[in-house]
Amino acid sequence: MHQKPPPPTLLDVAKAAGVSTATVSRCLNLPDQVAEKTRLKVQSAVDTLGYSPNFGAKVMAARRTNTIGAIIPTMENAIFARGLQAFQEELRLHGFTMLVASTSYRAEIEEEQIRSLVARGADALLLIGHERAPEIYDFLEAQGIPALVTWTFDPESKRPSVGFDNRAAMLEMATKVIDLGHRRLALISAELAQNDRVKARLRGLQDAMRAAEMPVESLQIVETAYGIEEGAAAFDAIMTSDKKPTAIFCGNDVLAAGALRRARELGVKIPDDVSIIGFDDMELAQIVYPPLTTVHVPHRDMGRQAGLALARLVKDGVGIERLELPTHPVLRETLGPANSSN
Amino acid sequence: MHQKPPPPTLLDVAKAAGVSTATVSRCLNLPDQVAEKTRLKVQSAVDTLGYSPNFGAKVMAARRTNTIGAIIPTMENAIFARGLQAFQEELRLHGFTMLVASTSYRAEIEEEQIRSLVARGADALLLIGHERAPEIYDFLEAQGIPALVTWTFDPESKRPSVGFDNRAAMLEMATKVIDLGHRRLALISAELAQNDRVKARLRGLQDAMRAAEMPVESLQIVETAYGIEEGAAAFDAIMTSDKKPTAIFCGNDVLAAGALRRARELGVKIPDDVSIIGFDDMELAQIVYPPLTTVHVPHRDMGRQAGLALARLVKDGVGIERLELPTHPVLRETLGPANSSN
DNA sequence: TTTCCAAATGCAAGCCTTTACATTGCAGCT
DNA sequence: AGCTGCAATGTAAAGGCTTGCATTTGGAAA
Repeated sequence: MHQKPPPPTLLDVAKAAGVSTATVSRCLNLPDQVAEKTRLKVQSAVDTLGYSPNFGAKVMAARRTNTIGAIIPTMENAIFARGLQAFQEELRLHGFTMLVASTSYRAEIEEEQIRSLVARGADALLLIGHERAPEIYDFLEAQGIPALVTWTFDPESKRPSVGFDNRAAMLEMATKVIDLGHRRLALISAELAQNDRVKARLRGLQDAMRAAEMPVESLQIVETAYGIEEGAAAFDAIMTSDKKPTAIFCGNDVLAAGALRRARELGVKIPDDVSIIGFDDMELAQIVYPPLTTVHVPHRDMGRQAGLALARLVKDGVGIERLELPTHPVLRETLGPANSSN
Repeated sequence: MHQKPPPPTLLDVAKAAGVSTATVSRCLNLPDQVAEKTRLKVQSAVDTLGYSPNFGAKVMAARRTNTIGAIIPTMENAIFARGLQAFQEELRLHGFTMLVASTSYRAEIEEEQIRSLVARGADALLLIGHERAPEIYDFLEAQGIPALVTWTFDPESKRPSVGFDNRAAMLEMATKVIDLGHRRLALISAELAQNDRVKARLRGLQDAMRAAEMPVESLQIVETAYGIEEGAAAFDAIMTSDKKPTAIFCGNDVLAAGALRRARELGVKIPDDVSIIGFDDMELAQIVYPPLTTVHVPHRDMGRQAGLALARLVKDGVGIERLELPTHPVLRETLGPANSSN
């Protein structure tokens, strides 16, 4: 068993084809700058040698990686997965590869991951939400790495962003709920710290209450980590409190699914005894029983648009226009009129 | 507005610290080969300059990227996401980054993605399932890229693999079901083509039938694409056939969730009228109603073990031992005794 | 003090492409 | 035939890091 031969280089191809390395390089990257005849010659040399360009050398010489990083809180659930899948598919169309990292919803890990992706040569970054230490934005600025904020669209921010207005979305849904007569409201919220999306949803809910001249303090808030179990536990906490709500908003569909499960276990009738409202409209929302009333978010579209924007930015230097995507309430069966008898 | 200064290089750091570039490099990569005092000096130079190594140069010089590619059918659902998250967390512990690509369950896209990840310098690859064109394995061999097969463990294969025995897992579950008196069985299967896991599950089911001296041909099979809707449609097809089964196996929990939903819509009682059995034990299984009887698969553990194996292989050249992980049936409420009256 | 050795550090080659710039060749003019 | 201009191709530098090998250093042993 003897030494395996090193993989062929550009130079090997050039020799085999009887041209210079520059020509080979152009054949591969800018094919229409080279004569048909030459290209064929080179192509066949590439094929017979089984040449594949060396990534490192290419990156170093070209000063870019054609890689775009995405940093999301978690891969474990469909909320981000669906949008990310679309993001990747779009990037692929433009010749980019996606590099993903996840933070487990922790700011310090996010910072580390951002640095790591930059160190790995990401040409640009996709981030979830606006809220993070200003030094991080400074760092990206200094490194010249553009970043696109998604999953949120804050009308007041100037940062490039493709997302939706969490506050307005929740306001719209909450208004519908209040119109059904609900006056005692609760919110099972994901953790508010470091999460502008969650905060915006809370604010939207409060906006709706104010508009209906309800006391904002009357909103019962349970803040909890993300997860089915957590949603169930929060539901427990709310239903054992002395002032039971007639409608429970949930920060996302997963928490709502947990609440729904616990309701069933406790024999609480949904929506007769209490209404439950989710957020995201994941596939999950139509699997639970009763089917979940929730806010539809165009995840796939958001991912695609984000991919397109970033690809254009990196390739053509086209600035990113801020883009707001629409959401809408989806009324299914967990929302009913307020039951004032309980 | 003037030209932005180019980012500092190793040389800049070396000058600032009054040492050679070799020393700086070692400080960063092999810290215990350099004297404490020197390291501190270098460290502070790195900090004040805000130095960050150039990825391309590093890759080129070191001849590896510390990147491991993972190619999965889809990111959109938790089946792969959970294992992948664990895989990534483990890799991160060892200083590797994960590069993901998805294939939408299509062999030709898988091949393309494999080539693409290799071109991007992946040091190793994680693949799902054994079944793929031999040329792909040849290609990886030729490029010297090790590949680890997961999500399956075929006792007869010699390839490095960390997974579970789909056939044995299904056999075990099916035996339990048959023991409950079920004799008319159906299977809602994901597409069999190019998917050894799905085939193995079918075989396991057939094994159990043979062991119970049931005619294997009596198994009603509906093959369908992956998805909730597809599961629902398959359930329809089965329940409108003339010989209704008493138990329906599903190739995975997502199909089972779809079947369950349709059952509810049709007023079919689960498990009184018919039992439904899933596979995977995703979170979903406990959200649906009734909670789903399914085969538990240690996704997280599998991801972690795969990450560990690959990290060790690339870093220390330690060969991968084949590793079989245990699965077990989880009996929840969608499985009951056979109802022979229908 | 001298000698020796291991640890620490330095030197410089090499990694493989891209690309600015220079050169060549050729067709179409005059 | 002699130019001109452009397309095609070639030349060679640059890009920033790692690492094998050579050299220095400093302390322990003699």
